[in-house]
Amino acid sequence: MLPSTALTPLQLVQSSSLPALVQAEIEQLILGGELAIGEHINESELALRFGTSRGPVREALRALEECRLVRSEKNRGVFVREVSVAEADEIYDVREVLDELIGRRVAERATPGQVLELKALAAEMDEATAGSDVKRYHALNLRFHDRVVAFAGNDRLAGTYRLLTKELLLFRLRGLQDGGGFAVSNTEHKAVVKAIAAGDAERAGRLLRRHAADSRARMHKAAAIAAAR
Amino acid sequence: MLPSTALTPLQLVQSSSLPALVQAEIEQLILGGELAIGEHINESELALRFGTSRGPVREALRALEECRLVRSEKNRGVFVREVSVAEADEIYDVREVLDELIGRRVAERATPGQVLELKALAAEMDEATAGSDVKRYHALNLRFHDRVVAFAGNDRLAGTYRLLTKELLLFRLRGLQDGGGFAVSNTEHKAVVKAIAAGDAERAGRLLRRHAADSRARMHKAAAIAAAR
DNA sequence: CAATTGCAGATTGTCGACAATATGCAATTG
DNA sequence: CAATTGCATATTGTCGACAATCTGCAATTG
Repeated sequence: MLPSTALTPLQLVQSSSLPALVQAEIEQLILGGELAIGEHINESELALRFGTSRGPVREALRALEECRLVRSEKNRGVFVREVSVAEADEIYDVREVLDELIGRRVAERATPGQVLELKALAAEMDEATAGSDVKRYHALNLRFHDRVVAFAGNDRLAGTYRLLTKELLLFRLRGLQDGGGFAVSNTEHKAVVKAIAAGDAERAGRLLRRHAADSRARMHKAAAIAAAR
Repeated sequence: MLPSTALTPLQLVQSSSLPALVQAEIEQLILGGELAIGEHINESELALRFGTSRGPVREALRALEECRLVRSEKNRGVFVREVSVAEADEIYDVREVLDELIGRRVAERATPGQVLELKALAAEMDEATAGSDVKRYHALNLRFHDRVVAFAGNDRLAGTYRLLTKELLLFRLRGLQDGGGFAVSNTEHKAVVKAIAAGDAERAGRLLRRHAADSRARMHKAAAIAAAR
């Protein structure tokens, strides 16, 4: 693991506020699928679960609402958001241009060590593909893109990208994504890493953008199948 | 005014939660400059001002933290964020590619009526320029870009763009922006509108992106002057 | 006299309680 | 018997209070 996640207990207590911790916890509950899409979120229940009062839970939910992971109806409570195909499509529109920028920047700035890390992740994804381990592949895929955007060296770009990615993850939880074909996806990853290693910004940007476009196409395909059913 | 902002009292009460109203109110306080950059925000004071308890205020502040308009320090409270030149630079990096996408989309989708509205805004900005009314120019400029992104017909794109714009607005409040030269800016606006009216997506995208780049350049110039002082 | 320590006031973090509202079920009525 | 009405319950929205923490100042000490 990376040292960035290793915090001493002291640092943890000093930095993290209770609402922030609760927020992260609820986010995991949603992204991990424990809280189902569209499901009503019971404040008291969560408060009880986390051993806090409802105050911190409400603050966390307000933050998550701003992240667009939940929606709130007055006097009815908050619900896990359901992202429609149309919305996912809009997000992909934005994500494509961000991915191009990310590809360019990371090709310009990535260190040899960072390139190595990306190569290792791509290799792991090959393993997961060989073993048909879809769950592991998805986790690695997320990590791959997260590392890439981190290496692009622009925090706001990374923040913007991650926000959209989380929303897409929410969409994916509806099950309309990837009717297989993730061997193709990793071929694309490796091509991207190659362009990055070569420092070819133009090419890395183009490839990463196309990768996003392909991902969008796969999403549409799966959605069409689901709609026909 | 537009009908979109006209809500019946019934709708207002049903839709808007107290924390959401307080959030909008605080946002205006910040963006309007009433709460100074870097200033500590007193929860009790705001609660008193709005006639609520501290709960809704805290929820609003948590949402504003997610918007990056405020930052929060544990046990010390929340402060109006101060955006550095480096951060503004990062934001511009993202904004440029978004502006290109916006230009393309709006050129593809804008109705004649929408084009007319943009032309009218550009004309008003010419008036403000002639009258050296900087404040009015800035307000119109904001509205112009807000309308453009609205006409692009992609809500997530609009949301992403507005988030970044607000953060830049926060930076601008530090006074390091525009050492004049906003006559140039409006010439660019008019060229953009022309491309949109012609339905030239390629050109509109390129021009809007360059407009953002020029804005960034003006920011750097002002920042350099301020740094030398 | 500089530096540290201790204290008073102010502010945040969290909680439990109460009022307002929504929800589901049973009773009623045509 | 279907539809509506009214009620009991659960949940949200908001509040005031209290404990924990920070801040600035004064007193103390070497």
